[in-house]
Amino acid sequence: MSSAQTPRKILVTSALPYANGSIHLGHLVEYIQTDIWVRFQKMQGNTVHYVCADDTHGTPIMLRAEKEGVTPEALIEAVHKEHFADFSEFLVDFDNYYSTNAPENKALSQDIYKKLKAAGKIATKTIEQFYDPVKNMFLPDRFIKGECPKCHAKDQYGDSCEVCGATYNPTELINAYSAVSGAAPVRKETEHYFFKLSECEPFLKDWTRSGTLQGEAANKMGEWFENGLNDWDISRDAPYFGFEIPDAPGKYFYVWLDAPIGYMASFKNLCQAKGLDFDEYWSKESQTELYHFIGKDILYFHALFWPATLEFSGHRKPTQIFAHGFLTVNGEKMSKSRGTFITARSYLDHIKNPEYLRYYYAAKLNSTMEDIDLNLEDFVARVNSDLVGKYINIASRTAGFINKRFDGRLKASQANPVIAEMKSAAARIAEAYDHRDYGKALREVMSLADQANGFVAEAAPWVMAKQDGQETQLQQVCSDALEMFRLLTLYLKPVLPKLASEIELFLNIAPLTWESVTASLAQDHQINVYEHLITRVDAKLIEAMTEANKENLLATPAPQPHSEQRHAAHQQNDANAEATEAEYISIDDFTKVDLRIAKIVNAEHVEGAEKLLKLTLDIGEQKPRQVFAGIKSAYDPATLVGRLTVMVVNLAPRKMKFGMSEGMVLAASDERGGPFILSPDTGAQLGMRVK
RNA sequence: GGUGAUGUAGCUCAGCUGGUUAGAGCACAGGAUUCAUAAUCCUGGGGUCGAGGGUUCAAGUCCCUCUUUCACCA
Repeated sequence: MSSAQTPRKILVTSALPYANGSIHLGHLVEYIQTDIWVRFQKMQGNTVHYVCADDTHGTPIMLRAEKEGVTPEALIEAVHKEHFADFSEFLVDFDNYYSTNAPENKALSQDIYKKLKAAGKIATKTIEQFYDPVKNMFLPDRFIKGECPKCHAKDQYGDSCEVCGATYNPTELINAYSAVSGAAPVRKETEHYFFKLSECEPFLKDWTRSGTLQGEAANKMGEWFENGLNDWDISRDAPYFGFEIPDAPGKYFYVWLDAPIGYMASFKNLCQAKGLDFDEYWSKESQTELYHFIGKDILYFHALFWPATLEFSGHRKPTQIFAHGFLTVNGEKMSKSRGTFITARSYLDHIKNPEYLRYYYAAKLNSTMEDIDLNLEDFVARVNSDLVGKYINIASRTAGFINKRFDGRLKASQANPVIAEMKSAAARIAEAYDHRDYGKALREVMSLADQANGFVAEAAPWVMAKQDGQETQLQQVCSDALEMFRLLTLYLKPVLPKLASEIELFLNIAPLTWESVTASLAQDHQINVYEHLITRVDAKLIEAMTEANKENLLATPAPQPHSEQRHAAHQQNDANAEATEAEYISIDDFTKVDLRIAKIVNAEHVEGAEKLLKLTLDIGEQKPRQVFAGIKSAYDPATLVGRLTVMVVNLAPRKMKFGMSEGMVLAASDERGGPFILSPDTGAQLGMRVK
């Protein structure tokens, strides 16, 4: 990073949060990651615009607004306020935080669509979809439920079965019903608009290999290419909350079409406010840089649809896509029952200081797509020892002498080896920030803080303070320590912007930029009185926070939304979770399941199978049954032979990769362990019915 | 099920293209110190680097098999 370079012009985005839920700690990983990078680049003297917006369209928003008895516009406005307040308090400093439901976005979406159409990339196709005859609307896959065509599990979503993992079309569901009205949906033909992604394959293969993606992401792309690219369905029928497709009455853009265009719209809105040149950043010939920070869950949209959309509508492509992993809390998915599904607001209410979280995330973040873990005990220990014990302590233990003995006046530093070391670390730290390896940057900074404390301990200013004639040395040691503190503050400023600005006031200096590394606190410079800048995190606050977030286990048996879900395609999951109710089955339903005592007469490994064992089960039939069971992780086949267990006899046979499976053995498992197969009490004989 | 990642001290993590007795922070033990909101400094214990096999003069680092955890499958 040479400051002699011409300043770069950079446009940065974070993914658009869906306007259907609150910001939580999982979302914040991305916004904090992006914000740190943006602040760092700005400190370098580069011109950076950081834009984002709420993603506001789609069926879930429409239905939720209806349920709450408000218009979609009123709903998204309220959510926008909430989101913006949350981000602001976490010091995420957008240059513009806009909405996809905006005139700029409508114009851009329609314009891009027209250009794609002119480029021959739009096709129409009549497809058959489920239609809710009560609500008079087509139903997205996630709003249709029914019986899985493969395993016959009840109440499965229209796209995949959570019991057997099968994927299918909603039209294949048995006894389908609408999750909106409960009515039986009817099949209805409708014309849909498609973006011919399949034709973009040569371009995309080229683009994904041109250094635009992380290595892991490029691997993932390769996998998708292998499967072949299908055309992308970009239309939805009315009623739909979104933008109407030009010359196609009653047809609307699918939310994922206009969502990324929202990046452009937000920037366009910023251009109008600031007098910037939109085309300089988005025209095909643009010399500026464009970076999208996203979660790995939406890589597909940003690395395939989005560059293809830009390419064939005559725009520039992203310089790079930066994908990050998910957040886990205490090593597990965020969980409402454990109280680790923590909203941004709840964190602020309990812990107050957003910079603790910024620091902790930064300490964990690197440039890969690996998940990061928020270990709450580690969070307390790390924040307290690094920030309070090491870093702030340097000022806290030396400023008093300067204020009391020297009227706040400093001595200029003279060839202090620790200061020299700190200054020489600037390039390494800058490189780590630039590469999004914040963990590395902070390890470096904290090691420097250790050296600063070592310097103070060795010089022992408190000894000098008690001896006559040592005043000059005392003033020099404390001044040097504060110079070290200034440098550390500079290095931490992208992560801790608020604390840094308070320290600028304390040190009585101009806002620090990266160039300030070469400067120094001058001879006789006067600092202000030190007041404590940061307090330790009380572990009790963490406990109170998780307690407050705990929900009754029984209240929501539905699977928890993942930490990072933010977009329509995923959020539909959420919208439905609430509707899930405990349902009883009748005794007749139960007796449909034919459970029998089975003897395991043989068990063996299946070559090539990761989880399966092949079992041969005798239930007194002429020919024993062959069953594949996913219990390899817990059982050695040899120990199973001869045991009695329980099997489902009348489960539809299923053809698996390794052969037919003619039934299913029952086994217990959850996050605490398993699977554990069942054993009948002594006396049970093979073939006996279990009821 | 397929694919991509992942598994290094009690906890959270570094270990670049293979090269001397595997590192850090926190936690723990002992000592020093008292300027600092019990913070700081020094010393120490602690790891068969998921398991097994292989390549190599040499492997945490490459290859194979198994296994853990996570994600994706439009």
